[in-house]
Amino acid sequence: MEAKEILKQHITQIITLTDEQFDHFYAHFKPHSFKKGQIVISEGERVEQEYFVISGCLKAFYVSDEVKTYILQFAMPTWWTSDYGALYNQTKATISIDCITDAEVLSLSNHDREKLCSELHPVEYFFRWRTNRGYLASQKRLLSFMNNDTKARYEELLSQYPQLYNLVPKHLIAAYLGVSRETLSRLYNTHR
Amino acid sequence: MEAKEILKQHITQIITLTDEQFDHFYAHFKPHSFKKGQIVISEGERVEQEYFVISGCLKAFYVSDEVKTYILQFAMPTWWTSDYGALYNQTKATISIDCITDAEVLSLSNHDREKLCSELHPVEYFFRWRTNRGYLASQKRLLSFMNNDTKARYEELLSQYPQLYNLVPKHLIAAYLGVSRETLSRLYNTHR
DNA sequence: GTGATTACGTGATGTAGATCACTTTCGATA
DNA sequence: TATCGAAAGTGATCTACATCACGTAATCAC
Repeated sequence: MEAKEILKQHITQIITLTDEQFDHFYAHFKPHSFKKGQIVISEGERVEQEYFVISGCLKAFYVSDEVKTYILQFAMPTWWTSDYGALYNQTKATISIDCITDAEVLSLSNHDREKLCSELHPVEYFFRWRTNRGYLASQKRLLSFMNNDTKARYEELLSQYPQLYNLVPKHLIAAYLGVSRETLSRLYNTHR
Repeated sequence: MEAKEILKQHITQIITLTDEQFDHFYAHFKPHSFKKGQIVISEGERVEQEYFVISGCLKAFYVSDEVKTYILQFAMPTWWTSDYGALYNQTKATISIDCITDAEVLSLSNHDREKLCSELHPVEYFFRWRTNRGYLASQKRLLSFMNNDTKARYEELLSQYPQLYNLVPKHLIAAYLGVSRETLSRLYNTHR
């Protein structure tokens, strides 16, 4: 399916737009093809765009003390990703984003999102809905962090995204779970 | 200051409404006075309202296995709180909310929020902004959880909300940090 | 194909924090 | 003011996970 069609399906699950409205909306997106390993946003730089994933898998991650990497999000098709803190507050990125696999994405600038939100009330509704969804997911993950041990969180992650197991190297899954790669390795080898 | 005035100031930091528009907006809120210890939302029940805090302090918490309590949010004046998962999805509450101190709040029903959002475009913008802010805060807390040890998170919390130290019992601060009360106690007694 | 880089497994050891058990202090109410 | 329940401090012990160190397999680069 085409990028335009994928975005349209995604949007119209939530709001209704006429064909002209959607064309106008879509005109603000720019398609990009990224190669595996390519950097989309890098820490310390300006952030002007957010990204809607058409195909492939990206990761949004934070690097502390230039050493430890924590993955905030694996961005799969129909997911949105960016450093939203930097994007909204017009500050330098503290989060980096790169491609785990080759990927097709659509970019939308902060300016254009706000413009579209004020032009088309349903679009504003859509983005409110989307942000709310992200908020709830983040809160759920926070709770899981406090409440569950590593093994439970690992199984939770894989049951939600079974593709990840073959798609991304194990040390990245460890970085998402917030444990060392050694601990994760022992988890599924020791524990049967 | 009056509740209406506090809400107005809060809202108009983000959006502009005429006096009539704000009056219309405000007409959907209902004032409540709660006593210390009083329950606002309890797990397992329907959730119809969200709450805007005028004075006092509430806590939103999750109880796992009827035993361990994890605090998701201390809701201070001008903060919004509810079980948003249950509120948006019309499901039973998994999160409870009660009052740490006597409190004045304004309630707004899910239905009325959505009505106001569709009637007044700026109100939709406001709630998108607010949700976005919550999302960023939640993400920041998640990162802090993965990256910092308990002592650092404790100091981070107190530097952000110094009032909490005298306002809420220590075991609740421990429940927010996700550690046992014993560990928290040793933290500031052993470590100077 | 060869060498280098990256992924992954696994043992040994150290440590932050949980848990249990008990004591002390505080604050509300009779 | 005395009493009782909740909050808070503290010691002993246990455990999940980090860290370090090393080895092997897989993948990439030329």
